[in-house]
Order: sequence, then structure tokens, then C-alpha cells
Amino acid sequence: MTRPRISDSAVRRLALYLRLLRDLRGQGVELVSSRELAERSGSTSAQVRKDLSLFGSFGKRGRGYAVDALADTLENILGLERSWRVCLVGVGKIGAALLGYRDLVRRGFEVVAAFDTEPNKVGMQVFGIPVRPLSELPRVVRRERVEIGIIATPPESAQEVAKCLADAGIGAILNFAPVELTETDHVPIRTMDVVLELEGLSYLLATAARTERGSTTS
Amino acid sequence: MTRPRISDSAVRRLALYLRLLRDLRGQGVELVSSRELAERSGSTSAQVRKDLSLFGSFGKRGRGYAVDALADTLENILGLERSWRVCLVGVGKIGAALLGYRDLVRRGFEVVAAFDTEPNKVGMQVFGIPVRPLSELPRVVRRERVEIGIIATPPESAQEVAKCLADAGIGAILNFAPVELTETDHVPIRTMDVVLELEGLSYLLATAARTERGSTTS
DNA sequence: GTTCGCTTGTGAAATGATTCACAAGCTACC
DNA sequence: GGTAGCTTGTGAATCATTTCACAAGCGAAC
Repeated sequence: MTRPRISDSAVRRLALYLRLLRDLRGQGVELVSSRELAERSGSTSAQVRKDLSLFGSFGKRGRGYAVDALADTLENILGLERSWRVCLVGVGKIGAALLGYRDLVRRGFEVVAAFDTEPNKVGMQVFGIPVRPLSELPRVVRRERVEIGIIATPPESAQEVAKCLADAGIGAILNFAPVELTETDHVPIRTMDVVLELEGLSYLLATAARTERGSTTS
Repeated sequence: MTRPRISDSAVRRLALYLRLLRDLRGQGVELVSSRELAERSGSTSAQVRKDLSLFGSFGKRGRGYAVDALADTLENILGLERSWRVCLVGVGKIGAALLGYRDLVRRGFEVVAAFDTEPNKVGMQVFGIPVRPLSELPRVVRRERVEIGIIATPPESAQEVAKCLADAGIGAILNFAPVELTETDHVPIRTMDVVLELEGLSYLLATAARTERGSTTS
């Protein structure tokens, strides 16, 4: 399979198509057209076809795409034919919610370890996963062959934890702390920030309000 | 102030600059250059200047930007000079974690109501906020003048809840359910999906592994 | 007041992503 | 076999975003 450079947004769309295809497969649907995928993913049929054609041609002209085969193909492209070993650092409210989030393991991400510095959290079990002291992180990450780290610490410690994860040989990081982390050792980092998203919505609301006022007044 | 059409990614960057500026203000820093903002936000100085110049010219050549004044300006542009009234639908693990997340109110998003359908959750107080039955949503949203809705329900009910929020007159929606929602009544929707982000990382890891193998073998 | 070092603001160029539009190809049906 | 109706795959064109590059401007030092 060819592996072109591909944008983040394209990868996200592919992951979305895969989710839709799995649903369709569950419903016993065998064929799906780019138009249908587009409708369900909020995209356009041309976009869907372009995205898929980056990796090869999987469809049949006049018919569409074979749901089952395309799902398998996308699983392969995205590396989801296997499951990934994940650890969590920071067992606060968000961290604990993630440990209890069943979709993670169901969709191929198994949380195999959790860490925190708070002495009263260390030793607890949260949703069946023991919380260990941060000092054990390097050893445990190596021993358990953890591949992805999730940071859910306060922002002050996030950068330090990222460094620690990178040094321990982790391959990628998902960050929930509201700070922009600087990449260490080419370990890719994605940040999810609720407040930043809300602020984006705030901009839209403020703009809408002004436009409204402007047009009403004049 | 001019209000040009501006991309989502630009808005996100502006929100990020604002966060950095508030930090700097707290530290008593008075001037900051586009280069410094770029370093701290993982961007480039040209990008920072372009973003800011969309709304006017706020800097002094040779000196940089006045931290305090620029923070105020960005707060105005983003609509963050005031705080917003938010409600939460779905008090599961993620929902409960959000209710306890202090940064929301600290950064101008006040959760004034929470809803759920589960009879054993309705009537509870979670972090001081009473959980009401979903049937009260339209009335409460109107009475409390709620402007932003957060959906943290299972994916099956998310679309229905989105419609309900839109009908109740809400202005924007942040969705945590792993489904692509179709927009109702021009109410903007942002979706945050942990698994989708992890799948994006999975793609990078899988690609890195293949490249590695390819180059090692040859 | 002149020079020097630094930084902004911004057109122009380059790069990247999306949309268009259509030939090529498949299936069903007659 | 031929035709009709769809749908894919993809170059070309359009649209959007980012980067480049530099004139203009500010302040400090002498």
C-alpha cells in the first residue's frame, strides 16, 4: 500500500469514514457510494473519493465501495487492525473519566497503566486500573511496551511529563492539559482543549450578535 | 472593529494568543513581539502578525505589542469580555468531569444547568449543579438565557438533543458524543472526539513503523 | 540629528486543500 | 449485443492559507 504525505484533516476524515463503515457493516449493508459516505460524514462526494484515492482505488464504478473490504482497508491504513497500548498520566476528574470510558478499549485503545503524583491517589484502583507513582513511569512504560501516552495533569506539569514520556520511548502523546506543548524527539502531540473550543464558539456568537445588531440598526 | 470572515484555525490561534497574553500580563510583562508569541504558541512570527493584522494594527514597529492592550483587544474580538451561560446535557462520566472542571467558569463559561434522562441521576446535585429531567430543557434554557449547549450523551441521542437545543434557541453547541451531527437552524456545532484523535495518532505510528521497517530492510 | 538594530504590517509568491467536470467503467435490462 | 443509468477515479481549476521578503517606523545611543 502506498503511504503518501497526508494532512491531519484528511486522516480525521478517514477515521470518520471508518466509523461509518463499521456501522454499516453492523447493519449488513454491503455497498456504499461516495455520496452516501459524504452525507453521513458532513463532507462532499468528491472529497470522499479524493481521500480514498490517495491510497489506491477501492471502488467499483457504477456500484460504489464494498463496505466490508473498504473497512478492512481503512483499518490497515490507520493502523487499527491491531490494538494500541496506552497509559494515562494524571488521574484527576478528566483522567478518571477517561479510565472509565469503555469506547477506548472497544475501539482499540487499551489503557494498561495510570500514574499520578498525589500520594492519596497512588495505590488506588480506578475502574480496575491501579494508579502508580509517576516515578515508576519509565520502567512500566518500557516493561508494558506502552505506545501512546495521555496527559491529563495540570498545565504546570504537562511539559515535564511529555519529556518523561518521550524519554521512556513512547510513540505519541494526546494532551488534555491547556498548554501548547513543544514536541520532544519527534514524538507527535495532539492537544484537546475544551476551553479553546468554547472560545471558538464564543467568537461565532459574538460575530453573529454584532452582525445582527448592525443590520437591525441600519 | 472590522470583522472579516476568518478560518476556524485562525480563531483557535487567536484564542491561544489570548491565553499566552493573559499569562504574560499576570507576570507583569508589558511588551511582547510576534516572534515570542510564535515560539510560545508553536507558530511562526509571520503567522502571528497576519492573524492580528486581520483585525487592525495593534503593534508598535521596533517594539512589539503592548500585552495588556492586545489582551483586551483579543478578548473583544473573541467575545470574551463577558461570560457565557452554558448548559450540559448528559451527566455521565465525561459530563460529570466537565461539571467539576473549574477552568470553565474561570475562563468565562458558567454552567447554569444540567440535564439527564436517567431517573436515578435526576434530582442529584453534581458539583453543586442540580440535574434536571431533559423534559425541562426548553423551559430552563429560555428562562436562564442559556447560550451554549454541551452534549455529553450517548451517540444515539445526540442528534435529537442537538435539535432540542436548537429549538430552545441556543446559539452554539459543543458535542462530545462520537457522532457527526448535522447542523440544525444554522446553530454551529463543534465535535470533540477522543477516539478520533487517538486514531489520528495511530495513523502516524503505523506510518512511522512502516517507514522504519522499509528503510531498515533495504 | 543621525545612525543602528529591531519589529511591524502587508503585498506577492508559494504552497496546500477542495471543488469541478468528465472520461471510463460497471450492471441491469431489454 | 446494445443502451441507459449510475458511480468511480482523476487531471485541471478554483479557492484558501501560509510563508516570504521588504519598506516603513520606532526607540536608544551617541
